[in-house]
Amino acid sequence: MARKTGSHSEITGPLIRQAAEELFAEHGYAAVSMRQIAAKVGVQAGALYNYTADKQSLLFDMMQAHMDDLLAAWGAEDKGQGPMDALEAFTRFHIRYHLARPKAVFIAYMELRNLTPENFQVIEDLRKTYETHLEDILQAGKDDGAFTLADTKLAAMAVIAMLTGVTTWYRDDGRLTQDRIERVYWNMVRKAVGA
Amino acid sequence: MARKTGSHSEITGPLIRQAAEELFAEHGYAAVSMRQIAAKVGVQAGALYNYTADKQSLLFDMMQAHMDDLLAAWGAEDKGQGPMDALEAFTRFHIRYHLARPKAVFIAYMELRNLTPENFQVIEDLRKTYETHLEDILQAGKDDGAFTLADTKLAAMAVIAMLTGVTTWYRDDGRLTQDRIERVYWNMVRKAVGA
DNA sequence: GTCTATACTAAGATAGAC
DNA sequence: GTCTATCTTAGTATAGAC
Repeated sequence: MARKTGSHSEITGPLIRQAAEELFAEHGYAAVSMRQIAAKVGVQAGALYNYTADKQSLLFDMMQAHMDDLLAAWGAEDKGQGPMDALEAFTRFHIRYHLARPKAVFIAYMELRNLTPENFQVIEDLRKTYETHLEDILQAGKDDGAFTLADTKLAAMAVIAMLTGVTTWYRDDGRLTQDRIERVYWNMVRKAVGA
Repeated sequence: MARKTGSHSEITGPLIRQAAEELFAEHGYAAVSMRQIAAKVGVQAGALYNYTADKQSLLFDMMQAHMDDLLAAWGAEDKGQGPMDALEAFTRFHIRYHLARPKAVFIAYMELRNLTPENFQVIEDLRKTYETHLEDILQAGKDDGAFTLADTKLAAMAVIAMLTGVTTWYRDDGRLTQDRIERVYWNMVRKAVGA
């Protein structure tokens, strides 16, 4: 892994972000040192500061990129016709998207408190935007009689928590395929919202 | 908060545990120093070591105590008659118990990776035991036809994630009472398991 | 752009006085 | 049982050579 002195600007930057993501996901932001990140990339600690202002920026930038990607991906998703289709699309999308990038997801949930207040607010707004997309689907379904819901906001929180929970136990070599998991969860979500 | 030199063995110990719990919950285990804990209690850092072997023990002891309490409380709970009653009891118990101790719950979920491997295994076993209690209820209900479940283990994971999610948004001064939340969630759980 | 070297700060933990 | 003082290690970040 040792690198010779030289010019690597196009490659070192992404390597640093990747190393930081892996280490933050495994040990937590506060427990990871800049020296550890540098060692994983194969440079000295000082070299990191050619690519990031400080450790905080490393965390914030990756969380912001993750949330931007998530919102863009959901925006590009085919949502079918009506609230029922949209809820199924959301359920499957959320599981699929989250299982595909477990480290970024884990960091986004675990490291909120290690953001500076200003950075936290940016991420929190993005997270809230995503939640609102689900809430809007549920509200539309309640309005047109497709869903039976006592409380739309509570239902949105419940569904997101249920779906995100998959990331805590899913293993690539586990007994269930992703499609099977999507279908079982969609069945539970569908029934939970009274559809 | 400054304390005079003297004998405080009955009171300082609990104060340390409480201060550590509050600081770990707010900033995370790795981000909290022994000096911070000592300052919150009103003693010098060195004095902490009369009550705990090291920082790791502080974390492990509080997590183990939390899991022991959780299992004991569920054991003492009235579970009614049959799987349907038991599932409602579990749903309400889980929400009620978790909302009553948000800091301990938060730490139990967030700081698993900061335990040593041996300590992690102890906590993981306790957590698994708790999950199995729910799984047993769901399996009993599936066996006697009360519930319709494609996959009992998945359903148990889904229900626990959904219920625990309440702790991420609940506020004591929020728009909903705890009883209202319990009822709304019980309705969603009941429908999700096809009861 | 990366290196070595280092300034500066703070961490966990311990020793010995009171 | 707690204090002050300190050992030892390690952290973030920067300066200047190559």
